Amino acid sequence: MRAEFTREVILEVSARLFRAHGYSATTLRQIAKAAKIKAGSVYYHFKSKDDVLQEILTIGVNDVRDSALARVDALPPDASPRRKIEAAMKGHLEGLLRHGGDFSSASIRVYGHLPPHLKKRNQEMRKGYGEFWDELFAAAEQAGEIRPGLSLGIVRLVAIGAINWTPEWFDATHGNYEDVSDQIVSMLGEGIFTSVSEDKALEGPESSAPETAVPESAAPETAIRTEKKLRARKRLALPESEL
Amino acid sequence: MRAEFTREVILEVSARLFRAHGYSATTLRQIAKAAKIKAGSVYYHFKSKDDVLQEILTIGVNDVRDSALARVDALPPDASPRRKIEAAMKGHLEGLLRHGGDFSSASIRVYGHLPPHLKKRNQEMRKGYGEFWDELFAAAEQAGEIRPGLSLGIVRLVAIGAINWTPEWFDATHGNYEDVSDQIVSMLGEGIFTSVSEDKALEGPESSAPETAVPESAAPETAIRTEKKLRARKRLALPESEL
DNA sequence: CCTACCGATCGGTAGG
DNA sequence: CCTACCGATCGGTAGG
Repeated sequence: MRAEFTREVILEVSARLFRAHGYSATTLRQIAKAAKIKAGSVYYHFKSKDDVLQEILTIGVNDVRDSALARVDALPPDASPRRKIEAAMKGHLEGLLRHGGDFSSASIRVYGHLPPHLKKRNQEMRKGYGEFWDELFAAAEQAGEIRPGLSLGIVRLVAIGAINWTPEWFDATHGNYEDVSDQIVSMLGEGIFTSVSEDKALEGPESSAPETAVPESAAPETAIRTEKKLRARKRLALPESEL
Repeated sequence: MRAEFTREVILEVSARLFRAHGYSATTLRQIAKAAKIKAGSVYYHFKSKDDVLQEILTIGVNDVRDSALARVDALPPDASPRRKIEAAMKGHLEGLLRHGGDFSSASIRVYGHLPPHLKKRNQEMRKGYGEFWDELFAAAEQAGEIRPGLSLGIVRLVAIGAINWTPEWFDATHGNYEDVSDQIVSMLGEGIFTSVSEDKALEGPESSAPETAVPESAAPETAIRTEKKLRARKRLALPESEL
């Protein structure tokens, strides 16, 4: 997993630094030091600091999107819109919280503060990914699965917003991100949908859904899973003073 | 509403700039220019840029907290934990989204990227406010109102997280923030609680709950409210390319 | 509250 | 990929 080429190292440490401190608070000297090169050498690999950012934004959005798409594609094609949306949420969460989620997290934490000219290149990708969500929610509404009184646009923004905020508080002390992820999806799903969740299936690999397309997440943990969940409840301590 | 004294003007424009561009991306020259003074003059009112930030963080947390507390206090004392939590969510949202929410929004958007020594002074306040939420959720659990399988800590973080993300996408094009606010609270409430919401009361000023303690939000719009909600559904267009 | 200024640090470049 | 350096801009200050 560790990057082999200096260019990749620069991207990785930059993503980690951008995620932690923001874009403009991160200096090229900090990046260079973390990558164990000299400041000027960054420009051998990138034209500018802005270019490093652009590449991180791109990778970040691709990561969450691929992760969400993989989860949806792993479902049987006749799966309900609700199941697809829950799968997409799990995938999006996975992209953000799994080990190596620095690119996605950096992208999501940093994007909102960027000036328009730095957002621009990334906007199309985000828009495309947003349309993927729009279609899922439109299908859910047509199937009558969205709770009456809820605006489709709001529901989408609140659900994804709750997920996008997770990098703000989730860390290793919460244990396996899958335990947290299941609860988040369950909670959001119950708030959004009318239909009774005919598929607690989603919550475990013992499901009928083929999880082969999502190898990293559908781990060898099959039987111990339920027990782990019960323990999780106690283990999941609150982070200090997090709003 | 417009600030009268220069010191207040500095705080207001700083909050707006910090919210929009982040702390370190905002320069003293930008602040001075927006406040219509010269850069050096900021130091007549504040010891440092850091001090401006500290005051904004303080005001920001106080705003959401006061707003949440006011909503809860306006309930009858025997109100269910669920109603109290929903009231607190409405209040927190109000603090963020209402006109003048720049302090709260700046505080919440910027905090996560700050170095520890800049977070420190604000940490106690946030911790205190977090405990207020902890108590509400603990009461809900003891009353058996939390859906089984959900960890209290996760629920709190996800609910408040969804709310804290709203400054990222909400703007004037969404119309009255109260319409949005009602939907968010409803959606989160349904996801969190077991009990049937015996109180759609929360959703309208025609409720039995005394709203006198929250003057700014319980506006003159009493009868037109329901109709507005119906229209809202169409009016609430998606912001461009917002994840 | 302004003018005039300072040392430090920033992103970035030339030449090797 | 490094050394050595540059102009611009940063947060901040002295003196009025």
